[in-house]
Amino acid sequence: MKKNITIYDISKALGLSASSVSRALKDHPRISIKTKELVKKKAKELGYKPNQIAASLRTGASSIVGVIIPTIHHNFFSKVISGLEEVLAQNNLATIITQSHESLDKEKANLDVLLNTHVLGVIASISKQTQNLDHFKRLLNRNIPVIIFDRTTKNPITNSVVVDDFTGAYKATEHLIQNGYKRIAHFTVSFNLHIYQERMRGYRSALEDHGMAFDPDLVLEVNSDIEQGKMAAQKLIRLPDPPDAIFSSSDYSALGAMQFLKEKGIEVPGEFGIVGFSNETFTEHVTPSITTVDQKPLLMGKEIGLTFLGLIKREGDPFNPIIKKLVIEPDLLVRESSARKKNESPKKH
Amino acid sequence: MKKNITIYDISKALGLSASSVSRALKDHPRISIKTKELVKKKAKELGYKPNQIAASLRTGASSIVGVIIPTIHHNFFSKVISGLEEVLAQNNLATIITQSHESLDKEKANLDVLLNTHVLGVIASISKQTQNLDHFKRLLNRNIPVIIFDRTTKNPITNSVVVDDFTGAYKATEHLIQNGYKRIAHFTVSFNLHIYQERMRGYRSALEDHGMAFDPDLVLEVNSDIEQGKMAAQKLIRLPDPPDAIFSSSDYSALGAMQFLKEKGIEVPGEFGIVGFSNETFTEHVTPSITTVDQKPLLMGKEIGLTFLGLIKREGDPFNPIIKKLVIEPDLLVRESSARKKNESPKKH
DNA sequence: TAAATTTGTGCAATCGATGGCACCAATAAT
DNA sequence: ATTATTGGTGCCATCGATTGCACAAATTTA
Repeated sequence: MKKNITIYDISKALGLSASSVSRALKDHPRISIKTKELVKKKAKELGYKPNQIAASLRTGASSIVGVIIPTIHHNFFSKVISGLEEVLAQNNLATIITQSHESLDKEKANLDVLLNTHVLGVIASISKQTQNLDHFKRLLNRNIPVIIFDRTTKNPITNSVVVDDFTGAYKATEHLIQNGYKRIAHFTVSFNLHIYQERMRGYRSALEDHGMAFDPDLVLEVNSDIEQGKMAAQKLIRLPDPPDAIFSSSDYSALGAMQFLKEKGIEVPGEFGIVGFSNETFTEHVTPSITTVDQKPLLMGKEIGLTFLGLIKREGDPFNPIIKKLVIEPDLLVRESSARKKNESPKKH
Repeated sequence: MKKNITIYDISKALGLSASSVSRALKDHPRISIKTKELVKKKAKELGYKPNQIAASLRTGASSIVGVIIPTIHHNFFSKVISGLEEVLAQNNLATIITQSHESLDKEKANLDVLLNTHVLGVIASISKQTQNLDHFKRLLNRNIPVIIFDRTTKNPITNSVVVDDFTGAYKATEHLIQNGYKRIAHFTVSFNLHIYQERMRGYRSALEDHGMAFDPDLVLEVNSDIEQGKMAAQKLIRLPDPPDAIFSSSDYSALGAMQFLKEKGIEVPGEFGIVGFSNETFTEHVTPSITTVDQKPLLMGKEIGLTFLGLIKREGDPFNPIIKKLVIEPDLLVRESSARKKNESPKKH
């Protein structure tokens, strides 16, 4: 059970005071260059590792960043975290991960844990239940930086990094129109969450800009899973005037719909076009491969990290009331499921 | 900038000493029940939150668990973490995630960071470069519990939680044999890592138990990606005596191989059988769906958490030299890609 | 040359919780 | 009734790094 080396060990070895050692290690201007060199050399020699805990206790700030996400095992979130952790680690910041499991209560509880851990700041994507950002105000009041990413609310009370969902959805819908599809349905994951509202807005806008009517009957709230996608597709084709394409806010329900249509003998693409959202790994590998919107999660994670670093740098700055919003442009990945429609057949299924 | 409530605030409000408050909150036996109740009531009233940092500094142990994995955005790892975080969070432990990106140096650096953060313990899955567990001994010497999961070395120096790779591979290979495939190749991700050695051993054992010769020419080291899988499949069918099936230690290279064979007009299954490993999300959704081995990562994460909790409980126990190994039995998920071989054709491709 | 700065370092308090030891009061044992 | 034990609290040092303040020495300025 070896003891850790502290600044006192260094100070004794050098006949200096602990305060001088502390200052020397932090390049304090009032310490002479010779002393600094001496101290640093000795520190290396003894294998000194600063005790972050002690520093945190004294200064009130740690070198740990807290993250709250709905769940880690989602392609999008795990990639965001991956990029984020990489950037933070390069700057000697540790990343604590917590999951809300789509529960507002858990989200609040996690916030408590992070506060108790005295995190430097918090980076979060809200749960489906979360309607506002009030619980984050406690942090902001204490000057703890908060970044909300991807899933946020309409009125941001703090910095945010988001995907341009509107444009992503617009591009996806327009692409289907340009490939000859005439009646395009939409699966939304939740009418509540802002990101899905934005996607729906993009969908609607694309329709209207191309002189196509927005039909509320063609918009279904469908959970992000395969079974729900199948059921929703069934509903759609039973309509008196069924659609010939779907733009889905979820790749999972898009896949479900595609599987259902194939079982029914409806050709995808050709008779029916499908576009998803999120670029889940499987979309590239299923048959036909699914056209989808790539949110660039790895890039997003890195941008979040950079934004965060920017926030904590300006510690001396007494007022930083500027709420910034970083918007990442998503890419439409054109694959097979949305290929050009075959010669328009007026037949109904 | 509100101040935090401390035990001193409680002690003042109650006319007690801070030590009594501290003891009361921790149910120290020497504090009277009345006092305990008083203190706890007041604590709740004032909204007291213990400062973990201060406690850590004093006691030397935090309530943070460190995790080191190669990369988060892998289905397997993200699910393990998800399960692990859930269990730890239920026990008021925070989880710090770090990625080694398959580099031994980064792995060691992460270990440093975790040590500086004074984590309660470390849970790790080693990088491809890592040959031994020596760098973890620093922790063990300090009595910091370490659990290695999934990727570990042959001789464990500490507790571990692993999948029974041998049996998983054995089942997979046997399944191909039973479905009529006569000459089964194997893709291994790395000859170095123990888990892959175990899978190869399972593969070999199944062959030999069924009277089939092990042919080193049919074993290829193939990275876990689609392109490499394609190239490896090409190599195989060019052999003078090509195989009619592959058991791959990676779903990605299994998929690549499958895609290549389909392009070449070789039927999968029927002419050629394929089984992968890991149950990546896409395996279920591609055509044909890929038979694979499910490592039950969510369960594994939870088991790791439980094992960890067990380790830290026995803090008073002066000697716990028992190195435990928890082995999880994987499931073979039989899907389409390995279906029964069509009437044996003696033709070579 | 004296006074004013600047430079370099040390002292001691502080962050908040913890726990060994001491102490007094109440109860039990002799 | 006297001593031993147990119960209930308080005092104070401690964990290690940080930082305001003090102060001496070195340098600059008047």
